[in-house]
Order: sequence, then C-alpha cells, then structure tokens
Amino acid sequence: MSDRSHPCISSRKQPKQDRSTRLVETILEAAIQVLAKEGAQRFTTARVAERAGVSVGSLYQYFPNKAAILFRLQSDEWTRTATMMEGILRDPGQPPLDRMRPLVHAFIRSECEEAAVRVALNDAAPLYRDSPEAQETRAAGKRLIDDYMRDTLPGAPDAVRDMAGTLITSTLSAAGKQFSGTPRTAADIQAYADAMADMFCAYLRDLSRKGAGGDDRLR
Amino acid sequence: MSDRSHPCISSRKQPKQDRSTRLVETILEAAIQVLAKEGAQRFTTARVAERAGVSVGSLYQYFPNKAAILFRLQSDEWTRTATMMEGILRDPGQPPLDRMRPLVHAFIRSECEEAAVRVALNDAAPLYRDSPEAQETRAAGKRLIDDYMRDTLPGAPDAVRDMAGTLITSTLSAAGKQFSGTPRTAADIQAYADAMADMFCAYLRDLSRKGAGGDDRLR
DNA sequence: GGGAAAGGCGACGAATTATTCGTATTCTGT
DNA sequence: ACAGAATACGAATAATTCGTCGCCTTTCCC
Repeated sequence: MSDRSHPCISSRKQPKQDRSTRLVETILEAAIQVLAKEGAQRFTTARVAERAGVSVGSLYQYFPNKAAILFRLQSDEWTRTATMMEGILRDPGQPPLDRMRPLVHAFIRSECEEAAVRVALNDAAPLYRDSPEAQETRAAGKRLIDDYMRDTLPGAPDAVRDMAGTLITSTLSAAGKQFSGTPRTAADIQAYADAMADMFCAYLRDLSRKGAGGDDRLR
Repeated sequence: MSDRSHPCISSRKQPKQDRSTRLVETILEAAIQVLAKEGAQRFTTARVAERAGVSVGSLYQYFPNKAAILFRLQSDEWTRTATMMEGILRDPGQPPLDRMRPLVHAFIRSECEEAAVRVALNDAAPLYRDSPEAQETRAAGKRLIDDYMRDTLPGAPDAVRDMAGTLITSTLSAAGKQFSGTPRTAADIQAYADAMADMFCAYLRDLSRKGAGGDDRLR
C-alpha cells in the first residue's frame, strides 16, 4: 500500500467486439467474488482470471495492472452512489434540511450492502487511492455536498459552509466505512443512520441559527 | 489484507537482558521510520531489520511475525491516546459537555502528528485488525466513551446513549483518520476540530433536551 | 472465401516475500 | 575462568507475486 509509483490506471484498450465486452464484465464480476471470498490480501490477477475462467493474458489486455481492476470496481460503485445522492440532494420537493435524513439513510444502507466486498475494496484502497482519477472522483463528491450546503446555509460565510461540507463528507464516508466493517442487523443500520442524521441536522440547525449573525468561534 | 488466518500476534519471548531490550526498542523505532519513508506496502521484515542495523533472525526472536510489529506500534500509540482521553474525559473541573471540545481538539491534533506513520499504519491495519488483542483495544476505547456518555446524558435511555457513544466513537476515529490522510496546516486542523466539536455538542445538547421526555424517533 | 485485425491463451521469468535453522557470539552467576 | 543460558546472526528456503511474450483461434469485412 502507499505505493510511490502510480502508473496508468486507465484501461489499456477498449473492447471492440461483443465477446471482449463480455470478457471484461466477466473479469469484473470475478474480481468482486475474489474480493468477497478471499479478501484484499489474496486478491491477485491470477485468482481473478481463474475465477473468471479466462487467462491472465486476456485480463492484461484490458487492464494495465491489478490496481486498475480495483479502481474500476470502486469507480463503478461510486458512480452508483453519486447518482443516488444527487437524486436525493437535488429534490426540490423537500426543504434542504429534510433531505439530509434520506441521504444518510440511503448512504449508510448502501454502504452496508455487500459489506465484505466494500471492506476488502477499502483495504486495497492504497493501491489506487493516489491516482489522479481517484482524486477527481473524491473532489466530485465534495462538490455535490458543497452545492447542497449552499442551499442549506445560504447566509453562512463561505469558510463556515465549506468546513461544514468537509466535515459532513468525511464523516459520512469514513464513519460509514467503519460502521460497515462489522456485520450489522437491519435494525442496527436503521438506528445508526438515524443517529447520524440527528447529529448532522442538529449541527446544521445550529449553524443556520448562528449563520445570520456571523462567525462566532467562542467555546 | 483481510487475512483468513490470524495466528499469534503476542510477543514470542520477553527480552531478559539489557541488550535485547535495546534491540526491541531499536526495531520498533526502525519500523516507524520504514513505515514513514516507505509506506505500508514496502514495510518488510528485511527492511526493518536493515534499518535497525540488526539481522532478520534477531527480529524474529522477539516478534512472531510482521503483523506483530505493526500491532505493537499501534498498541503503543493507542495507549498514549487512551491516557490522554481519560485525563480529559474524567476532568471533574468541567461540566461534561465542556469536556467534549478539548477532547476533540486533542484527538484530532494527535491524529495529525506524524501523519505519514499514521496513514501507513492504517493502511497496514488489515494485517492485525482482526486479532483478539486489537479487538479488545477497540472495545476499551468504546468503554471510555460510554462512561463519559453516562455523565453527559444521565436521563437518556440506554439505547440512545449507547448509539450516541457508538456514533461519536466511530466518527472521531474514522473521520480523524480520513482528515489526517492529506497534509493540513495548523489552522485547518484547528478549524476542523472546532467544527467537529460543534457538531458533537449540538447533537448532545439536542439529545439531553429530548432525553427527559423519552425516546422519540420522529424525523 | 480469404486475409487482416482482434481476441484469447497459458507457460514463463524475474523479483519479492516471510520465516527458519544451524552456528557464532556475548552475558551472567559462581 | 567457566558452564550454560540468552542473544545475535544471515544464508537458505519455499511460496507468491506481477506482468509479458509468442502463438493459436475467432471474428470481421470486402
């Protein structure tokens, strides 16, 4: 982990025929299974290829290296999450503060799905984390929340709003990951998401209350 | 990472002479340096031994395996943190809610010290994370916060209090780790800790306000 | 139907790895 | 000074790893 060198992570070549498109899908599915059953440590290109029923050579035709497979999984995952979040955060039918609870619930619930894969993917994060692609992905997530913050705290100074966005973003993703690290019942998940939403709402309410007056850093 | 087998992680044998005591210390210091300079991926027993100026064999006399070295580092670190937290959380000179802000500040600041080592140690966590020793360590941390919660929310139902403890514990550690993942200025750290403390306090205030009435799970 | 391009194969090489074990050195109590 | 325990050593081992190369097969398109 924490590699110094981060070569290309983008795909080596695009599949042009149907069968190669299927091949790539097969590889990705196999990768998920290997991740779930063997964990990040034992996630190897050979194992993925074997599980997919293809050869390593074929795998390396479409992925430049191991990290690229992992990043692709993470990226796909993240695309789904981002779409979901966007739908909730931009819902004009609800006042901004009321969008927070559904958001937290949806996020935590999705984080707890396929927990084994998530945990393993997270363990492998050091392999792709520092790539420009991954950084851009994270930045996009932050932007999503920032937009929402502009709706929620219209009066607050930029610095306060930005900090609130940072805090909520990092709490949501980091605490979500940690929570999903151990197996949970549906009730646990519900309760945890509720508590987190309570916390965010209490915080945002306080901020918007103080926001009009200006920046107070007392206490 | 996410190994299936988690053999012994406790030390292989205790140093009985001065020189072996020094040896262990040398190894641990070298391990920190390797972690900081090379990252978790390139953390190998051979590299640690080389940096420490001892042979691999000597290393394996006092540590049963690589994971044991990492766990020892984490464990030492955690002992320091726990002592600090205990001092703050049990301070009778301050009302419970007022202890939260110093706690968050101290925690986040300590988390940002030697960030490189922390990040690497965290990347390597899968290697020791599932050991019984590590689990007990985490449980002790949770107990510390739970005790504090009993002071802060004396009226609240157990379930609410417990959930608040879980939430705060996981947020503190997870979001702290994530925050320290990228380099920060002292002002950033200050502001982030302040925001997090604001959030916790707002949440706890709300809880204690509602606490008297009973459990309301509306909205 | 035929040639070219794309797809697919799997053995192989080079590099790292964690860990062991037989031997050499140093200490400690007497 | 000496015996035996504790310490230290480091070459050797066995297992994995990633990624490439040369060669065969399928598909496409004229």
